[in-house]
Amino acid sequence: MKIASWNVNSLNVRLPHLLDWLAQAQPDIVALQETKLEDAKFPAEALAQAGYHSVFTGQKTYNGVAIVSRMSSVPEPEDIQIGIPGFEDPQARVLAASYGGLRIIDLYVVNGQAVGSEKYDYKLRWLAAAHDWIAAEHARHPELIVLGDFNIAPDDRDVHDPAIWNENSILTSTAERAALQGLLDLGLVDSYRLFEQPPEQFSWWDYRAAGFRRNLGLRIDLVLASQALKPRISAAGIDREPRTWERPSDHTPVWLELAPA
DNA sequence: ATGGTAGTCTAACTA
Repeated sequence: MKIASWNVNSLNVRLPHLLDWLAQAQPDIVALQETKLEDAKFPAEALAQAGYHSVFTGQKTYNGVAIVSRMSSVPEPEDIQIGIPGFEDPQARVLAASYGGLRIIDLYVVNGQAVGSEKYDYKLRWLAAAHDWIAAEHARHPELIVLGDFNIAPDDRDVHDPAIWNENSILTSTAERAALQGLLDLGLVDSYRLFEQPPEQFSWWDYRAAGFRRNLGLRIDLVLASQALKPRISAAGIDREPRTWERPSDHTPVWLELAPA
């Protein structure tokens, strides 16, 4: 069972890429971020024709998350949760659903803009709320996957230049990394690091300054899995190919492979 | 060179 995450940066623009990638990679479940679509405009029919069921929560212009699941191999989603319970948030960043016994939590973590900014403060408050909710979700659902655009690079191996992306930089600051560690301390593992990986592999490259061509990237898209699932994870990686396509998202898909129970 | 590009929407924001 292949489970993936992809920040598509406008599903309206990227639907052809998503459909191509679904056909090529044959994932069972894909968590999407930055759909930038109101629910009424979500392309559920096109995805259904491709064999994928959709759950989604979006808004105009910004944010928006969705989970698509292959109808031929995955049960219908149940127990759908939109947003973090008890955390007032006008931004559509969180979606959870259960597929059989498997709980999936799709996160589009706040970017934070700059350390010390108002948006940074919102990012840290958002992460604290997410932490407490995910703790409760984990207790209810031992088979848990938390994936998405975390907007945090876990450590120096996950940035092209640790001198630039340091303890005072957005996406790598001490408080952000501590918040990510807090999520891992709930009993989640960064699936990518369970396996030997080539160096300098990233999931996001800035559109500016030819970031992709020069591989000036960060690994900020993560697939975290609970301890109960860990023995079943047979592979994990980053599929950088969609980032080479014409008019790409600035992110590329990340994935893990889960063996049957 | 304190920039650059992309998406949404046509000004200015978010990333």
